[in-house]
Amino acid sequence: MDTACDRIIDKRDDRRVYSPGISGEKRIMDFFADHNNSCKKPLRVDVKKESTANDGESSRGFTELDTGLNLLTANAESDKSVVVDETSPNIKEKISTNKLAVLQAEMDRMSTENQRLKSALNQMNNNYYALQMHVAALMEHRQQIRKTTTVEEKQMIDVTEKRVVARQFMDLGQAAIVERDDPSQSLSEERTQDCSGSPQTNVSVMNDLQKNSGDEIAAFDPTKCDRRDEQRFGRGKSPDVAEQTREAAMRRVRVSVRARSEAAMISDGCQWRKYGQKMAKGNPCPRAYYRCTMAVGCPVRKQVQRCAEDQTILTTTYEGNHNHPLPPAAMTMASTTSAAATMFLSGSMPSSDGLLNSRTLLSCPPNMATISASAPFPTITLDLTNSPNPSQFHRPQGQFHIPFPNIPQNFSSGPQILSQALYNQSKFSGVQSSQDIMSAITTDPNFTAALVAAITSFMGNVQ
DNA sequence: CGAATTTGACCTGCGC
DNA sequence: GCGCAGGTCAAATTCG
Repeated sequence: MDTACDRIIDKRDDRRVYSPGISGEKRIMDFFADHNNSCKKPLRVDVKKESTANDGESSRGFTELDTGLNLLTANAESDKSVVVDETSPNIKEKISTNKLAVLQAEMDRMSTENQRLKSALNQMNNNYYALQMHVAALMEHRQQIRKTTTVEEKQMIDVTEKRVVARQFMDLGQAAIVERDDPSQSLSEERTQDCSGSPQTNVSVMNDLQKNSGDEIAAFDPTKCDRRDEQRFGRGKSPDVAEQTREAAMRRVRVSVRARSEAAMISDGCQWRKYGQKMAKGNPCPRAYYRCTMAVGCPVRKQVQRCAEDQTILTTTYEGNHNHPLPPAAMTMASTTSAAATMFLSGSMPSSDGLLNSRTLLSCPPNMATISASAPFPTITLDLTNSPNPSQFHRPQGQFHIPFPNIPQNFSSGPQILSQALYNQSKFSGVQSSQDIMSAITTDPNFTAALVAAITSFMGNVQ
């Protein structure tokens, strides 16, 4: 591990400039460490004991810096190690220049350190938000379970929960592990629910299980689901089991980002490979299919399609979670989509009436996120187009909108602005009226602070 | 020549 | 059962 001292490198001629560290300890100023270079005049930083007639001064240990570059420090009063001959302007200038160089080096060092700390802080923030979202989702889930009034219902949800987990493991071909954990439950029962119908979230699976508890179970064809999952995640691959488990929980939720862009794709920091293109019904623009290629077996896919009504609007739909570390540039979009998906899952826990809470939420003004629970795949749409006339675009009923501040046109990157907003929004997923939501959001200091930080970050990214 | 893209074929789910 | 639409695969093609 390098020390703060080692990091301070004057790139010009690779001359190391050592300066006092944060702790205040004294360092050596060695401007020309490369003494072998005969072309350079060795810069000596000799500390000479001043032997003047003034013994009093000498006894105080005053010294003179001989750098060999005619560099002089500027402030003799603050630098007690230098004897300033008031009558010699040359020496005074030397000292002044030398001091300037020291300060310059110190500034450079501080600047570098500042950048490094900023970078570390950003990384920590991202990690913090991601963790917050996971914790919030888990807490919400637990609270929903605790709200259950009867023991029977609790038991039913416990069983349901196990089945959901079991289903995830089954999806991963880990049936044996689950059977060992909960051998009393038939895993095929859960799989039948999902395989027989349209794609659905685990939440809706839970709802169905609750509604259909005790129902007759249709014949289960394991080859169907296995085949489909195999097709979805690639054949012959064996990605990390834990990552796949997490993916199984989130994969059915999609996050769609609408943004104005002339480019074929909005830049989200990830590397994508196109694997297909289709003409979708009702849109003259083809839909392109991409998969993440930053890591082998990464399950994240996205669809890119231009809006039929306004072809300057690009709709990018993300599905799945990355199973690999992301570069800072990609963290923004990844955390946004993750936040949105988490928001949906945490906000869509089974309510007392058995419906998804998101279905009961009402409409709000434009420049917003939209949740559509009625789509084949639950989709959260983040509308960043700031359309002057949003009514011209189709907006399905029964959606919940999150208002965002004005976002510049031609948005191409920087959805971090949404990440924290979505997280905060997830806290209010149980609120039943849009007015309540609006009030809750606007009075939440954390939300405001996060929004300000996000806007600042975002504005810095806009070219 | 390897990587990326294109494109037709294939699979699956759903509605009729 | 059939047709349609969405999604994916993989061979062919293009690109750097």
